Amino acid sequence: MTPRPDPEPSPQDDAARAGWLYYLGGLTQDQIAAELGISRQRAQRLVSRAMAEGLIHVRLNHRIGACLDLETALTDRFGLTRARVVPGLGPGADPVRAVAPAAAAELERFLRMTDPLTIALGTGRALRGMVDALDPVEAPQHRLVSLIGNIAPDGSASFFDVVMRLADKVLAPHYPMPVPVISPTAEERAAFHALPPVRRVADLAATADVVVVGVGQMSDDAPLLKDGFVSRAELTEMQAAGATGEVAGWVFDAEGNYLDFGTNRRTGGVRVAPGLPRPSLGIAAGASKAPAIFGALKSRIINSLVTDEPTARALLARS
Amino acid sequence: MTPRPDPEPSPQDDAARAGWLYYLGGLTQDQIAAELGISRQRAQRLVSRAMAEGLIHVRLNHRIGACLDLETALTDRFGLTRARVVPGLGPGADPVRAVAPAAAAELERFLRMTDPLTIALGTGRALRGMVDALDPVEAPQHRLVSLIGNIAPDGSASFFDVVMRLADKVLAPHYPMPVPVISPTAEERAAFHALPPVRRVADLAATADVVVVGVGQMSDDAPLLKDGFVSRAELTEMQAAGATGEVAGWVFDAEGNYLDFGTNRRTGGVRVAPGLPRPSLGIAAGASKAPAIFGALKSRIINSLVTDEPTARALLARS
DNA sequence: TCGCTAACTGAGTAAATGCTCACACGAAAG
DNA sequence: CTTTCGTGTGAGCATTTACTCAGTTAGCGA
Repeated sequence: MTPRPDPEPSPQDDAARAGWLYYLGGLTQDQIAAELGISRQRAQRLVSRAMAEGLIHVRLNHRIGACLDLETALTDRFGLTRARVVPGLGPGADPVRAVAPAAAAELERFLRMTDPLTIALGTGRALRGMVDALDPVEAPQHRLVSLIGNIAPDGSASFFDVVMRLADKVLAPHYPMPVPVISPTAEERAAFHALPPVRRVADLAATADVVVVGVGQMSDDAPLLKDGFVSRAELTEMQAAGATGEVAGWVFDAEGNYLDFGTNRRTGGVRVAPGLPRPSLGIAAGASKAPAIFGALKSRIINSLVTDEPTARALLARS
Repeated sequence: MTPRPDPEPSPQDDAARAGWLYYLGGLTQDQIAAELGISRQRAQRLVSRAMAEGLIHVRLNHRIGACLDLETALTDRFGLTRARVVPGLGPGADPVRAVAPAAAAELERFLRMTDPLTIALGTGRALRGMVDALDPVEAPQHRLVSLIGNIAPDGSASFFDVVMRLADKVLAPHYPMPVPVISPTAEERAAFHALPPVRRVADLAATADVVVVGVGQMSDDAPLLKDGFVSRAELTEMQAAGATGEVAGWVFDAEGNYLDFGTNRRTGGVRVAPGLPRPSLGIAAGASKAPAIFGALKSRIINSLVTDEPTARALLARS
């Protein structure tokens, strides 16, 4: 705690300060430049950097009527515990950007609870976005457990740090699932799950108080394919068997029933049990995901949903 | 819950949607105009309105090193429970704009607690800004009680709706203090406090679990003078007697000791007792307030502080 | 010591924004 | 029925912002 005489601010400090003056103080970049004794261009760079690095958080504080209506309609149609619909960002934009802040707010509700919870999490871009959008909250009373294996076929772990990043942010203990996402054989999967440490994490995940997952589609742009967990051949085969969507790597059909087929015999993590009363929150938006989300809602793999306006409309149109 | 066929969005809905697209979606106003089928100027108006009406909340998510250092220094120097320092907004800017979001975040910490709390509040511009910056949180378990009377000499109540506005936002029961801010005579004050309903509110305020107050200076630009609670003559008289600052209308000297003099004999509300262990949070920033804040900290009328960078430096320079 | 790369800087410019103005519409008052 | 006032609308323009590009410097390896 040395009070440095010359604080020698880090570049991020500068960016934060510039962003503060710009977004909170409403100064122009010229004024900021004068204030900090730098050139206008430098000020502009700092401001844009503050935004790019997520130092500045923006939230909408108003429930748009149309979205409220959609939430009610979704809740009625699918018997949801909770639905959250945010406005779309227009065609072409990444829907994750839209739902991430709302998803973060939903997660915060659980994190703020004082009673300890076990929170089980999947992976995927949507959850990653959610964690990035989350304000740091200290919630060491909760336990964060991964639903999905953390051993990728190519060894890249970057995709699985959702639980870890979240744990970093909220200072909670976390339990990764030390198994391959999808094992080459059903036997190898069984061997992993016979190990006591794996059992313990799996039990924790299966009995979690709260589940938060993304929903993947099984069309030709399936995340499982893009991320290299299933081959093109496996995907085609499962599509033929009715594969429509996937939660935490477990594939289900248009009605939301898990297939007993293909990679589902070798998927390493814990299957999200359908129909349980505990909150099971799906974070998912995008036109191509609609059939998958529909299935997951129908069989109650998830009973709460954060999505965007166009996706909500597509889901309701499907009824 | 009628799902209207034509949602007929309210003007605020439109503003919220435009603001969402602009700040969260990163679209240009031209794109928003195209998306919503309106003119560019209209889009610009909606965006600026969304910001003006506080539909869009912006927060800085980075603790600037220099501010952290100042927080530590303040905590050490004054033995604070908690200190929060935000960067200044540059000379000439209203420091309330700077501290309001941070103050709101501090208040939120208490509001989020599940156990019921009694929260006592003062008034003033800083608290008003804090409430405006607060995200709506449902916290009906808490009780909000005013420390200060709500009867102004000129009858204008606009200044005293801090507790009411807050109660609106968080849906908590609130207890205004039905006495004059400052009575003309000590006898009238005593008469009010003899009334049982007043007693009850005063007891509640005196035993609150959390105190949140602004700090007023007693220099020539004293808020008490500007708002018409004390006359110029009274102010001069009290200045001569050492008056330096004021919390909830109760005047104290440079050491933070309450004066037994002047308006202090006729002030209607409840005095914040110094030195108690419960959190007593002061929200105050501005060069002219430094001596007042210093006094309040020194005698521990407040034991937590939200302020801005220049004020923090001024306080430390005074040691 | 000498390139070489990569990051950073500042100038200029195109784009986007916000501000002011004049006008149109509708409601309330005369 | 007319007038007047307030509110909202679109156009033009000054300001502000973001992007591109060329030049510079610092760090690094040969």
